[in-house]
Amino acid sequence: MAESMQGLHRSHRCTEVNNSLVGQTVTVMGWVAKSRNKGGIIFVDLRDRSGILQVIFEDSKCGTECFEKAAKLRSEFVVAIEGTVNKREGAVNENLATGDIEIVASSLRILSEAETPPFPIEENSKTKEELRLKYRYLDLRRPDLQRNLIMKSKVATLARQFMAKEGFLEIETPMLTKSTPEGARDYLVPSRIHPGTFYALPQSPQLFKQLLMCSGYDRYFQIARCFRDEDLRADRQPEFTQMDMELSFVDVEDVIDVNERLLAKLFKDILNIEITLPIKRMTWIEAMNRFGSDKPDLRFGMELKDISELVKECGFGVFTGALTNGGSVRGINAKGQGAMPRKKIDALVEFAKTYGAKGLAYIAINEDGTYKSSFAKFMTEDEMKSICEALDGQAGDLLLFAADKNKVVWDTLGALRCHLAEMMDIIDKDVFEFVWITEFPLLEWSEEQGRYTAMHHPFTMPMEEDLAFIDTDPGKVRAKAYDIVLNGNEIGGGSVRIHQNDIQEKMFECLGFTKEQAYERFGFLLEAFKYGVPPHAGLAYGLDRLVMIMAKQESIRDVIAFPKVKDASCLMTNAPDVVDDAQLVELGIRITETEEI
RNA sequence: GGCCUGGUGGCUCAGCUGGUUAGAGCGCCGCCCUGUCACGGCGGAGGUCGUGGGUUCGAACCCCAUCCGGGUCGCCA
Repeated sequence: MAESMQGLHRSHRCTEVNNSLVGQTVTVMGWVAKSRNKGGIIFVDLRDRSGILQVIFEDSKCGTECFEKAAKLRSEFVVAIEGTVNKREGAVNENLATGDIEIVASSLRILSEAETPPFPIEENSKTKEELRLKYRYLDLRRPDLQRNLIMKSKVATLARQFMAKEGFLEIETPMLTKSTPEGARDYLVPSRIHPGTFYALPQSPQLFKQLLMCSGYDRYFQIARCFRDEDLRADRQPEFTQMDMELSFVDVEDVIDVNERLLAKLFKDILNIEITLPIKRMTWIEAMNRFGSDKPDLRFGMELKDISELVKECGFGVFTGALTNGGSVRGINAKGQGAMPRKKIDALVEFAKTYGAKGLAYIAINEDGTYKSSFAKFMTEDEMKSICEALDGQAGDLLLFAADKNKVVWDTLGALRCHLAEMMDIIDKDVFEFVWITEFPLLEWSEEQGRYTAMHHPFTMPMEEDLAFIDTDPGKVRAKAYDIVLNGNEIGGGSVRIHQNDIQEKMFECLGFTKEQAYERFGFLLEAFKYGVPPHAGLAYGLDRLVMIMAKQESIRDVIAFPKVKDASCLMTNAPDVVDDAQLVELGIRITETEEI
């Protein structure tokens, strides 16, 4: 039977009760985490978002009626308890923040009874995520998830404070906006008033924040929900949160400066970690050449080495073939893995194939200096020796090589490098390695579309010194774009934007848009730029991803209160779901059966 | 869309090459216990082995299909 809390006022959260309150009367409320009934004395662990506090019930202290009620307590009952703070005699629990005290209850109210939950409410849950997501409101009671969400709240609060102090204004942008097919797939919302037309949910506030710069707001900041209708991953949800900013009258250095100080503050205040400023920087091409990735994990070495020069005249067709097709041959050295069994090497080859490589070549150097290799028979002794030297191959090492187009070689070895580092357990999980990646290519050739597409977005400023190639060799033009990378994750990215009409038109030309097409899609922005636009630049963080790393979680779902599963549905609410016919009629929408092709 | 992987009492798992009544720990329910905190003791309930079909004398196990999760490639300006 649920009781009222009328007349009671919670005086403390569980772990706010401490030594200095010994002897005082307090009122605590929360959930029963556990009760241990010893017959004549009942111990109850009371839980709230702050932690756990032990309460004891004794007949002589709280009266028979209260004691009998306490005997009925079960896990997850919601209770209000009045009592006296007592210093524990001898039996201190070192594992509890409140382990040296307890509440001697004088009264108990059961505010809500509870059925036995379908899975234990405990830290480090072993329960399948499927079940936890169905009962997400119970899962969210667990201390680890509570810590994650509390950390996210702290990040947001600190960021707001910091940005306000730096002169940023927090301004909202619309959730119902216009579809911009360039980029990710949009979530569409049908219009009732204009049947047959659709709003799109924003993929990011990109265009609106640029318009705010046109309007003179100077420094904008927003913690904005964004939507992308693409397949999910461990670090990707269809709706996610950006910490988004844009600044006027600035260049790359200004954006980097304010963001380095923001990151330093977040890590200092939340994790008590000092980030050494300035954060190191690496150009895109250096990152690709050394790490095979534009988001390199700098917590370990195992860098890529280009051996194209050494093998260009060798007898191994796989290598020379890649080179004649304009590709490269590169390798990495898995230190100390020379004794890896054939089966495991084969597994690495399979792994490589998922990145488009046709295979992997290897040299396993034995402890006695001899080696076994998949391609030695095509090489001279000198060639083998120089390859080993190029990769600093020592006795006991395993050298792995990919030969293909640069993109395939980078992707394969970049992924393999991280995969091996996990296998070899050489990553220090307590380290946070930041790096700025700069000078991205402006454009990327799309085989599928047969044209260049914007690597970042179509409003990204080319580097002045590369403007000369924009007609002759567009692929060579670098952009004033930058990503902030942490431990192999892209946690944010941005760019200086184009504010000159002629460059913007040139950019659209490169992307294969006619002036009409450009106006149809982005007309409001181009129009706005006619009326006086300041040079501007910005950056956006994936807040969920940032917090995921700060909280040392494996999945973005662990820092989002109500996440979607892999097929973008919600196991708790069952969204998306069918709607009433009446709703469809109002929207002028008819559902047709999808035909199998 | 492709590849990999999981689904057995409420939870986590075991279950051999197909063989008799499908097991364990935790949880749950009842009784006992005044210093427990992974409390303890005694007793008990609880499973159409994700679903549907097939092979077989016989299926948790083999085959086919399908549903529900997870990882990843493609995709994600």
